[in-house]
Amino acid sequence: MAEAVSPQGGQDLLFLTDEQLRKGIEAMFFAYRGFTADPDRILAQKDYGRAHHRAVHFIHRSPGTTVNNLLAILGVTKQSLNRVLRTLISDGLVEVRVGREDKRERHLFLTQAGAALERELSDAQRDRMRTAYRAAGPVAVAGFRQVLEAMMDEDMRRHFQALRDRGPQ
Amino acid sequence: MAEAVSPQGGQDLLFLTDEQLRKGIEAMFFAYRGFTADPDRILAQKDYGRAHHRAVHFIHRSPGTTVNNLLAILGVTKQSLNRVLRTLISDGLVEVRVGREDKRERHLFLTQAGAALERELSDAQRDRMRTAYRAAGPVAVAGFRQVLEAMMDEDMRRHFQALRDRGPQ
DNA sequence: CTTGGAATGTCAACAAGGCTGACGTATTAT
DNA sequence: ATAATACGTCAGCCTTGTTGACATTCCAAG
Repeated sequence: MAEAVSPQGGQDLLFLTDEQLRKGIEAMFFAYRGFTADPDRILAQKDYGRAHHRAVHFIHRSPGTTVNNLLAILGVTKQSLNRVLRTLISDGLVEVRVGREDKRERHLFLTQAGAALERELSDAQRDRMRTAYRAAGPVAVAGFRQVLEAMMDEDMRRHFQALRDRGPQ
Repeated sequence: MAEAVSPQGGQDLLFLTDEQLRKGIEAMFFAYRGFTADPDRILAQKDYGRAHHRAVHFIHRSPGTTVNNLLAILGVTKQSLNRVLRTLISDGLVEVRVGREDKRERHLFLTQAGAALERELSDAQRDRMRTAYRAAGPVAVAGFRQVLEAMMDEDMRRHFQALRDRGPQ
C-alpha cells in the first residue's frame, strides 16, 4: 500500500522499469566479461584469439559443417573467417575435406589436436558456468536461458534452436 | 527409473550436465550479439563504436566519475580509453572538469548532446531488453539476473553491485 | 555444351579498439 | 625535497572486423 504497486499487475510490471532494464543491461556487460575471461587467458598463451575459439567450438558442435554454414552462425565475413581457418588448418587443428556430393563445399572437422584445444577451452568456460549455475539454482537457470533466448535476433535464435534441439554431438 | 536420474538430487543436478552447460554457453554467445545489435546500428551511422557507447553509458550512470574510476569499470588501458574520450570531448558529448579537492583528477560529465546520444542508445537497448523480459516473465528475469551475477569476476561483481545498489542516477 | 550463378579462396587495404612501453606534467602525499 | 598518483600522449603492434576485386571450381539450366 505504501509501495507504488498498482493493485492488478503492478508487481508483475515492476521488473520492466527503466531502472530494472538498466540493471539487466549492466549485468549482461559485466557477465560477458567473465564469460570470456577464462578461455581468453588460455588462448593468449597459445597465440590464438576469441575468433579461433568460436570457430573451434562450432566445428566441434557440427563436425563436417561447411564454411558457408559456419559463416552464417558466426555472423562474420568469409575473409574474416578464412584468416582464422587458415591458421587453424596450417596448425593442424582443423581438417578440411572437399565435399563428395558438391565438391565446391569444404567440410570442416577437428583433428585430435583441435579437439584437445576445444576441450581445454570449453572445460574452462564450463567450470565458470557450472559454478554460476550451482550458485543460482535450477529455477534461476531456466529463467536465465529463457531471457537469453528471447534476447536473440530471429536468425540467431533459429541457429541456436537448431543446435539445441540436435542435442549432443 | 529408466532415466539416469539418481533418487536424491538427480533432478536438481540435471541442469549441470555438460550438455546443459554447453547450451548456456551458446545462448550467451547468441544473446550477446542481439544485445549489442541495436546500439551498434545507431553507432555505425554516427561513426562511433561500442567503446564510445560504454564510456557514455557509465559516465551517464556516474556523473563526475574520474578517469581512473572509469578505467576500472571498463577494464581497459588508459590509452585505449583516452582515444575514445578524446573524440567524445572534442565532439562536445563529454565535458571534463578538473577536480576541486584533488586537481589531478578529471571529472567526466555528459553534455546535453552526450545525454541525447546516451538516451538514443539505451532506448534502443532497453527496447530489446523489455521485449525479452516481457516474453520471459518476472520469475525468469530474476533467474537471469542471478545467473549473470554469479558469472562475473569478483572485481566486476563489486562494480556491478555498487552501481546496482546506488539506484537510479 | 555453354553459360550463369553459387561456393570458395585469396589479395589488398583499411579501421576500430585492444595492448605495451616510454615519457611528460601537474599535483598531492610523505 | 622526494616519491607517488592521476592523467595525457606518442609510437608501435596485434586481432578481428570490414570492402572490393578477382580467380577457380563446379552445378544446373538452357
